[in-house]
Amino acid sequence: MEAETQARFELRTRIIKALAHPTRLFMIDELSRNERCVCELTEMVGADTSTVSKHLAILRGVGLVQDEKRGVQVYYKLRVPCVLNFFDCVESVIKANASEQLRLVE
Amino acid sequence: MEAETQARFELRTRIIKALAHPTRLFMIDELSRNERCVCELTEMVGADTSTVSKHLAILRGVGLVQDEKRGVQVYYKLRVPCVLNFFDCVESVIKANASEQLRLVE
DNA sequence: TGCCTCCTTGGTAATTCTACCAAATCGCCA
DNA sequence: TGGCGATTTGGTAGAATTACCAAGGAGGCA
Repeated sequence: MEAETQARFELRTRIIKALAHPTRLFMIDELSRNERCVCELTEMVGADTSTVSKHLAILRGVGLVQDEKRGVQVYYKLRVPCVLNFFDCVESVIKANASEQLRLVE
Repeated sequence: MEAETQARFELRTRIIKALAHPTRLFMIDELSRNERCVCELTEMVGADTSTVSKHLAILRGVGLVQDEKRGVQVYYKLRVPCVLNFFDCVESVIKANASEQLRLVE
């Protein structure tokens, strides 16, 4: 694989990796409906604040979400709605797999 | 986060994680154009055969690709074309980030 | 100013991922 | 049958990821 090709796929990988965690996926799903402050997300996720903050930093780092400080709180919102289409695709893979497994059993 | 919600996002994460590696991304891109045997992919990627085989096993494990043995070779092909749309989305994130950085510099 | 809440950053132990080498398996053909 | 090339599987060292606790700002308010 050429160096430039390698670099291009590494760039893409960085963004995909940022998505590759249940908590981060959940937060993106939530942020697609409403902007939320860290404390709200922390409450919903049910993990340590520092953990949630670090997950958000990862999403922010690759440009998937945007933050905005308002007073003492920090609000996050989704910056790239098109990732939602992808979730539909992922969902279709899951369904296809399930159907296939069912077919094999019957 | 409820247990069921957690489970749903973990299921999605498994598929996204399978995508989260430059070599696997490269192979999916290649397989979207042509089916390929392991030896061809190994040649293109430029890694050990066992490494490539393991990457393919990961993609196969989540149902993203399909394998078919023909004689002594094993051919792989993409099972879920919709992931390609996602790459466009990822690309748009990269472009948006680059534009933003440019804006900040100017 | 002093304090309280919200959030981020450091540090660390445990888990997971990855690449390569070795060894096993499989199909083909002399 | 024996050998050969293609592929997978086992094993392992090194790198990366993740969760939590502690500590460090930052903003608002008495």
